[in-house]
Formats: sequence, C-alpha cells, structure tokens
Amino acid sequence: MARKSHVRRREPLNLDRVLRAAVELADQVGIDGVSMRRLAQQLDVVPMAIYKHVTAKEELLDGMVDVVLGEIAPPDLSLEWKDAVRQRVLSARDVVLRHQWARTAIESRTHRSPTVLAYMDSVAGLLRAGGFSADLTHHVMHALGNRIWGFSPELFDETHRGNTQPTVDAAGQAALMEEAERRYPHIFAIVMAATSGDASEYGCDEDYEFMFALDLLLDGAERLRDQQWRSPRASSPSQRCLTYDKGT
Amino acid sequence: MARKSHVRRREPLNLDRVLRAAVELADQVGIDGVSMRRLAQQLDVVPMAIYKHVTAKEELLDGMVDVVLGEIAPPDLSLEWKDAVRQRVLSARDVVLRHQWARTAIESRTHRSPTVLAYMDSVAGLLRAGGFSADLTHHVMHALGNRIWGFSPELFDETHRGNTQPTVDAAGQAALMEEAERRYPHIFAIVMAATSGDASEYGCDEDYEFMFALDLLLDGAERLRDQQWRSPRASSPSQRCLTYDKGT
DNA sequence: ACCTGAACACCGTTCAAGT
DNA sequence: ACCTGAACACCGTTCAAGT
Repeated sequence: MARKSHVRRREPLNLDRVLRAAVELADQVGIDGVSMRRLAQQLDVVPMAIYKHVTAKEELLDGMVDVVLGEIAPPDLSLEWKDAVRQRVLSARDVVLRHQWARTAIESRTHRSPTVLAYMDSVAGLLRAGGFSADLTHHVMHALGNRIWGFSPELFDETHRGNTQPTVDAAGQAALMEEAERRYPHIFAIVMAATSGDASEYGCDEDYEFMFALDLLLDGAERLRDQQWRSPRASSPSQRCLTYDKGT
Repeated sequence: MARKSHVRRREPLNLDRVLRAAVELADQVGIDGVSMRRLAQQLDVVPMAIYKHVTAKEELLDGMVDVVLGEIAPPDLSLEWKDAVRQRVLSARDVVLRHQWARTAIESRTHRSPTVLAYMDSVAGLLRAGGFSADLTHHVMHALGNRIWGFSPELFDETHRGNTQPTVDAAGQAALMEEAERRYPHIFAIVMAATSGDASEYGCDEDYEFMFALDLLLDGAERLRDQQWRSPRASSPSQRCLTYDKGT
C-alpha cells in the first residue's frame, strides 16, 4: 500500500491532471473550496508544485472553465439554425448543471481562452449559417449573454447553492406572507400565480425560465433577420458611440 | 489637528457610516480591495469595531448593494409601461456605471434584502400596470435577468476592469489577426463588421448592446402580452417540471 | 457591559536554501 | 537545473483578556 502510493506519487504532475483534480474538487466542495493549498493536498503534492503548470490561480480557473466547456456536445450541423443553437446551448446547460460552480467561474473570467473563443465562434457560426448578418449576429450574441453558456441569473431564489432558510412555524409563516403581500404586492402576485396559491412553496422552474427567455430572444432575433435589420452603427460606421434613438 | 482627529474619532460608528465608507472604498479600489481590515483602517477604527454593525462580511456586501440601489431614480408613473421600464432600468444602469464593482457585488448576493425586493417589486409593478399578467410578468422578469439592474455580461471584452493587454508590434498584430481569422472566422467577421475594417481597435458599445437586448426583450414581451400568452404551468398547475414543447 | 488586542486558521505567492 | 520549505503579506473571524 505504501508502495502503491509511492508509485502514484511518482506519476508526474501535468496540467491535465491538475485541472481534472481542480474540477473534481470544485464539484465536491464548490469553487470557494478550491484553494491552491487544498488542491495540492488533493494531488498529494506540495503547494508550490502546482505553480509549475499554472502561473497563478487565475490561470487555474481559466483552465477549469476550459475543461467543462470541453464537455459541451459538438454542434449538430444538420439542424435548422434555431434548433441547432438551442441544442448547443442546452448541451452547455447540461454541463453547467453538472458543475454548479461553473456559472460563477465563467462569470468571473476576465480572459477569453482559445477554448472559450472557439465555443463562441461555433455559436456565432450557427447564426451566420441561419442567414444572420455579421452585424446582427454580433448583437444577438450580446443579447443572449450568459445564456450561451447555458445559464441565466437567478432572480428570486438561490436554491442550488445549499442555503438553509430559517424554519419558522405556521403562524410565523402566515405573518411573513401578509407582510410580503403588503410590501411587495407585485412579487407576491407573481409568486401566487406561479404556485397557484401556496406562496410558501415557491420555487422557480429554472429550466422553464431559461427556455422561455432563450426562445423569446431567438424568436425576436429571427424577426429582425427577416426584416433585414441593420444596426445604426453599420449604416454610419464613423459614429462609434450611439445615443439611443427612441424612434428606432 | 490632533484635536480635530480626536473629535472625528469620537463620532460614533454606525451602520450608515460603515456602508458609505465601504461604498467609497469600493469606488476607489474595487470590490476585491474592500476587506474588513482595510475598511476599518479607512474608518480609523479597529477591525473588530465593524462587527458591531455587521455580523459578517456578507452582510456588509448586502448593505453596500442596498446603498447603490438607493441611488436609482424612482419610477415615473406617468410614462407608458415600456418607457417606464426603460427609464427605470437605465437609471439603474447609470448607477452601476458609477459603481463598477456593483455588478459583481449584485451577482454574488445570495440573499434578497428588502431594498432589493422593493426594487424588483417596482419593476414588476410597471409591467403589471402595462397589462401584463402576473404569470407573464414573472417570466419576463426572469428573461430580463440582470438587465433589471442595468447591466449585462460582457461577452467579448472587459475594458472596464483595468486590463492592460500586452502591446505587440504591427507585424505581431497582423499575425494575430490572421490567426484569429483562421481559427475564429465567425467572431472575426463580427469584429470586422463592428469596426468596419480595423479589427484591432475593436471595442463594443456596451450601451448600445444593452439597449438592443433590452428592446428585443421588451418588444418580445409586448407581443406575448398582446396574444394573451399563458405559461403551460398556468394552464396545468399541478405539473411543476415542464419539458420544453417545441410546438409552442 | 463594553471594547479590543492577540490569536487562529486560513489564503496566494515570493524567495532563498537545499538537492 | 530543478524542487520545496519557510516566509511574507495578507484574509475573515473567534475569543479571552482588559477597561
């Protein structure tokens, strides 16, 4: 056993092994639990050994994002553009649901790695193949925003990140509800509509919300494509900073 | 002078003063520069003194977000719903542009404070007043996502967070461009279209992108409202987890 | 009772001393 | 030349000792 661990230990550290261990660690303990020191421990290595394969923690996080993006299924080029985009984005969604920490990690990245660019390029390519101009594709990509990575911000709740709300008794619950109805009538109405009565057991169907927004955006994009939409910038290229024109 | 600083020092610390100092500090040094210790130093106080007004750093961040949300202009109820939403969201945008750290801070919040809920309630109220059902309002709010706070993710660049890309000579630049064109043809096309030729000076007009997406979403929402859209969940409330129905 | 210095258990990263 | 222990300059937060 001591011998085996000795053999293990001699297996040379490389970037791939570092990144895979980091991803595994993040899956287990969340992104905040991933420290250089803890990762080193996981790899049965001295902390400084990691710096041989990664110049700083930021680079580690870049690499971790690359690893999860690698799990996204390749695009199905036989599909009609909208289905193709949807399939690709939903595949990304599968991935970020498997790796909950990936949302935060992706959002925090300030550097676009080749892997990131390649993925974005492929999504842009699906739109271009669907007859979108480069101009419109650009704006649609921005409008999709983080949804191209398969996630959208959680507006009301944050159920996926182990938050234990304080348990209150039924009376307290009712009082809270009354308070909520008085102070936040519109949110209350929304919650009531979403739960058909029992607001206390509110929980969004995140998947549905994601799809709703995705289709709203894609349908809107399609409409603009069909009416040959061009950005004001494209018409007058010298003008870099545009003030929004309400009449448009 | 020593006397004056002594008088200053005796001014009792309170939550308001703590939060305002924290916001000011974040404005100056960014959110990562805001540590309990550094904030204490700024307030000319021992670190532990802050914990009298805030139980943990998370609570400090909650409070900081509340402070900036307080700077958002009140809704103009005389406006037609779409303009009212736009005015409110653009006012929020002014605020998050003034406080660059606020995007990250808002995204990282896991707790919805009364101030946060009040703002969300007011946006929901504008939609409701515009004839949106509670059901549709709900989904539209989700679709707007972080755009209700006046920001959207930066997809391609991150110019606003002091990043100094390595300067390369003209020849290196040209080589990079060729490489980019070969590896990321669609992104390259986008960039070319956005800069009318000189891809090296690419920079998105973030304001325009924001407005484009906002209008795409609001126009799409209006269309759904006009056709009396109802969510499948609203029709069959027992069914909580919906699979997306392509035919819809 | 209130306040606070020191301490605890961590960080990411540098650097010089060891092989 | 490579590797690594110790050290540096930080964190957020606890806690016991001081007033």
